[in-house]
Amino acid sequence: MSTSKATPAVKTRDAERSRAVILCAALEEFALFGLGGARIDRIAERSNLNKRLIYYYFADKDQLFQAVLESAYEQIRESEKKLNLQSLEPSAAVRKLVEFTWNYYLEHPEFLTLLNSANLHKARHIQESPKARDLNSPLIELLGKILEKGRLSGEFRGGIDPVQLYVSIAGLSYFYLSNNSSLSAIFGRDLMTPKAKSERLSHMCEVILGYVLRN
Amino acid sequence: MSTSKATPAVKTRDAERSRAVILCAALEEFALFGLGGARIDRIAERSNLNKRLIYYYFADKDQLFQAVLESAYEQIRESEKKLNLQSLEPSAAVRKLVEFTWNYYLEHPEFLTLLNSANLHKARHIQESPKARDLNSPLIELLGKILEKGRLSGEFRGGIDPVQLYVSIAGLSYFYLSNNSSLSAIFGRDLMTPKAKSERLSHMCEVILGYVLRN
DNA sequence: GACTTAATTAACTTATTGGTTAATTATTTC
DNA sequence: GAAATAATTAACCAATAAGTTAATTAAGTC
Repeated sequence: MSTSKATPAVKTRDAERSRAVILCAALEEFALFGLGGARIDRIAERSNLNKRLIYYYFADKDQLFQAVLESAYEQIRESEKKLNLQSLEPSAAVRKLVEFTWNYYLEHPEFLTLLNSANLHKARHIQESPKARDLNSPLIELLGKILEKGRLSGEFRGGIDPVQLYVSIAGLSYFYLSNNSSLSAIFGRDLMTPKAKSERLSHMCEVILGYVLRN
Repeated sequence: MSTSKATPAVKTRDAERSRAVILCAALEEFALFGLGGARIDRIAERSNLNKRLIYYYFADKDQLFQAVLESAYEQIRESEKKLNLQSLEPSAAVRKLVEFTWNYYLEHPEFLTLLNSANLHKARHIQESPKARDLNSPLIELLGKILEKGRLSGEFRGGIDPVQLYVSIAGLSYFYLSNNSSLSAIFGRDLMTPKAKSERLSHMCEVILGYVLRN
């Protein structure tokens, strides 16, 4: 009688679920306010769980942030795996990587702010996390193979460092999106309209392909 | 007798100097910890001035941050002015812009973290600052002229949006430097050695010039 | 050199914050 | 079904942080 069917009074307990809910809430909070601006109390509210549980599962704010970073890296690596670049022609593979990077950042803006926060702290949380550190992108190795294949077929120029290229591909999207608000304000031009976004993608493809292709 | 020559007991008062000292200390603090992580008390310590003066001259933390941003923008615009790109051949001008951007970010890492903080807050402080907003880079206009000149001489390809190009030039340096810690950790390779930095600059020049030149 | 104004200071306040204590309740085990 | 264990909670705490009050002192002004 005291407990209606609509609102079960007894909450089922599930450590894994709680941990995951906290991680998700923390991701939101850190992405929105950075590590320094994030509030543990707000993460508790966001997850509808008692604050104590955050410490129960993650020890402290820094370790929680570290766990969030690990999870974010895991996710992007997972998406990268699905790309299947090795099955494509070199130039198509490079183009696809540019498009993927752009779309991933566009769809996961929290990844950008999270990384900014991590870097503000000199990537201490990444260095201290063997998990994140060793989640070393296999993409670099793959990109190296693609560049080599393109070079052998005479399509690509030689002497391209895959790390440099990867950083450039990421940087072109990252800066545009991460700094979009300030760029839009300074240039007095909304850089997030569908048209602006489409023009950006075209531009980036031209820049990157213009560079790798032997012209 | 009570006041020795070595330590003057009476402090000379100077509003402008105090304001400037606070601004400088705040720049350091914000650059180091971000807006959320910065502490007003630490800014007071850093400037060796009473905390109250911060509120006396800048009203509150957000307005202080805004003033810091304005000053940072003023500085980079000032440096840009000295570039004198109009006197160079188009391709030399573009190369010089790439080099300038790289060196400026390298020598002013605080500018990068400051902008990251501003963007975490959706550039609210820039939008609310007519000063920063109207410090609209005249570089864009100049870059447009350079691109046009290069196109007319047949050296450059046509249809390049100066804003896109500027964002790309900035992004290539910005991402590499702003995210250097995480990139170095993930790739297991120090990206700040003299050799790495020099390779980065060469790479960026190749990418940008490879794009603008008609090949 | 009294008077006014502007710069500076010490001490304080109020709200918040990360983190903890210790009890409680659900779940599992035997 | 009782005992042990794991998940959850409410209440609490000490430290910190942004911002304020009100007094003090230096620097013009006449």
